[in-house]
Amino acid sequence: MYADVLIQYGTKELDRTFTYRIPENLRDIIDVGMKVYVPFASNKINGFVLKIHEHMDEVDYEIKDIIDVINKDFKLNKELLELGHYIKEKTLCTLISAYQTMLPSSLKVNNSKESYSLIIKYLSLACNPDELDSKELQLTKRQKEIIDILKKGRVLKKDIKSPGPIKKLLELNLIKEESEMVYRLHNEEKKESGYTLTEDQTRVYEEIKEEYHHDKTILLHGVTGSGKTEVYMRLCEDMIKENKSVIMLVPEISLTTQIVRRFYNRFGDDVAIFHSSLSDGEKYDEYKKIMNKEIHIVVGTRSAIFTPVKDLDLIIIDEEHSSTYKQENNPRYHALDMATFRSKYHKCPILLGSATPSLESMARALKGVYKYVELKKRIGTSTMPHIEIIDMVPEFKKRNMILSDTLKEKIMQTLERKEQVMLLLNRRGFSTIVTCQCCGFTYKCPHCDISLTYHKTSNSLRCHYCGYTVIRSDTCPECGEEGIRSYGLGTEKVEELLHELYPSYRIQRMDADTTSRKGEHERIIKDIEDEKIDIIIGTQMISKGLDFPKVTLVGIINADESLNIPDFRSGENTFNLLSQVSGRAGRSKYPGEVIIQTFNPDNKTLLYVAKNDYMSNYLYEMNIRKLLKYPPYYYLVSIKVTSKNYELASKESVKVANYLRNHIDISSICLGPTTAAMFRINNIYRFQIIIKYRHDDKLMNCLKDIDQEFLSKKNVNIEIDIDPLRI
DNA sequence: AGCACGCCGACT
DNA sequence: GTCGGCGTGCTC
Repeated sequence: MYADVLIQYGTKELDRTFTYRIPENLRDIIDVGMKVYVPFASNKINGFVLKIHEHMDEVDYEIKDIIDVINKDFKLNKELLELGHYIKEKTLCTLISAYQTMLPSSLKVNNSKESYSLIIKYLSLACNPDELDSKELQLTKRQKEIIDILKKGRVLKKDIKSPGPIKKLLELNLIKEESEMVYRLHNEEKKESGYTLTEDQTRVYEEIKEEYHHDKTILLHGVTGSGKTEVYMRLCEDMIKENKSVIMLVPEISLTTQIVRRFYNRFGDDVAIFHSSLSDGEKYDEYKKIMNKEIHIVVGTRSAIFTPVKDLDLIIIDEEHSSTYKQENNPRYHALDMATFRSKYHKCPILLGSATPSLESMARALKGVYKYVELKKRIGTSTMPHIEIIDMVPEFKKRNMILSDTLKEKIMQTLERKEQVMLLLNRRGFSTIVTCQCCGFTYKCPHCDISLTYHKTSNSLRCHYCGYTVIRSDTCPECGEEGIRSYGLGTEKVEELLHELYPSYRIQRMDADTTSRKGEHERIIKDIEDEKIDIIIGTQMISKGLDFPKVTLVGIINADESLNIPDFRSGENTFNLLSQVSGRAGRSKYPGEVIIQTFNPDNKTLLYVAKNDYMSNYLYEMNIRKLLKYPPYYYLVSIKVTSKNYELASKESVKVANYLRNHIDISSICLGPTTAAMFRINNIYRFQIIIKYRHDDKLMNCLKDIDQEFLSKKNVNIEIDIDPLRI
């Protein structure tokens, strides 16, 4: 018997199987999808068995034997094996890297550890306590003590810190050792009882229910605070009743702790959670529970779409417009594509939920490709917040660089009412630029073409792309004058100002700095809930999924930052971000208010945010996309040619562009090569080619050919991103 | 990917 | 004469 094995090396040259003989002793165990250990050149490495066959034709090379099976408890099932091929086809990655991204690290093929199961060892008496007395006489003091402890029942081995005496007693057969496999995570088995849906929620639930057991995609468009989570939970209850499973994707677990907690409270140990801050062991355990069908609901980030749940009957993608669903490195897959594959495989619906659906999804919904369901109203008596736009131009003249008079006043009023304030500072504003006032010198990275970012804590300037660091000095390295000044806003700076203005109130920053330590994020959320904090200043991370009833004022300090990003999605992203943040205000009985500060008070996107008018913004953006031939009217492919050698990168990118122009469909558009947005990163030059197309049967094969062609080229690389989110 | 093989420069 | 640089090519 022979096995075709896909080996662990992820290079394109090795993206095929090698045939091995299956030795007698493994014939009964081995199966397609299993992880095996094989000789390869002068090495011994791992691989996956993709095919098993009885015979094979004569070959002029020696066939080697499989050495062993790595983990008898795990194999890629038929669905995942097929899904791997689909990922390869969709993203032009190697098959092995497709399988690697599907698996938690403990099961990845290059991980040789056999199993991550946590074994707990217990000690107990090996015989009847009555018989012991006679034998006990010969024992030492400590040995007798241990026997006495065990007379009361079994005890964890690690709790008796006497390895010597334990060993002796085990040898004498007076005590015995038992092992038990335990899962590292335990959810409390507290289950909240059901909850009645509002009339609106019930209608939506019924509409979704119609699609059970169909591979239909449903777009649930529900304004912030309309109770989408309750609908999700109601659907999950149905699934559990039918003994079916659900995968629910969320953009980022740490940003959605409140949703996760609600799922835990409702479904207890029927939920498995998948996210990056779990240890490898914890992930392995959660994975095992899923394989054993001990749970019905998987909640997790992007990669949770690959969990091998059995009887999958519903896939929920919450905050469907989020860019986190697309992986930014290879394989550049989109979770929605993966969901579509699984939905067809299992004949089950996909539910996309959002307050601000992506243009793509909305367009499909309007065309009838997706079923469209809507929650227009907030739950209960809560209404949408009132939104006001403040022109910052006159404010700047009044020396109000950070907070306008209106916002200052509203903050004071809110604090006096003993309610909470949330201020959003865009991540972009974080990057403080350091300039010399005398000669205009700015610090730039010598390896990359970008300005360095100031880090106050270490008084240093750092490159966000390559990590290059210099210490900031007051003396300008260019002209020698003491003219170095910092510009731009950081959350730290806003915090300082707020302390000055509202000295008696409690202020908390919430950004990557203050939440980097484990558990810190949760602590801050808890503090806000317990009203131990009056003002929260944060970056985008405060925009999603948070529900604090006492937050009634939301201030957006610099709305322009995200508008000014040079990307065709910046308008859409700004609308989403600002709508999401605004949605944090006034979620319960207290009415909410939002202040947007901008230098472009006439900007259409901001006006639509203020009017809470998703549809007008949709039509406005769609019109731009149509004119400029961007998604969803056209599909995009981004090709980057990179090299340390400028000439080579330039020459090769021209060749690629010419090849494409000659081979792709006449209706497709090939732009470039141009220097990429980040032209030089870490001394590697980057040229970009963009393809826009609607229907092109030749394109995929062209891309494959180009990709193949670059295998044999030296000192120059190619990166192909199909359906890029940014260009 | 990782290693053997191989063909040229500075050493005990 | 030989150690070792890393360019090239192969792996069931």
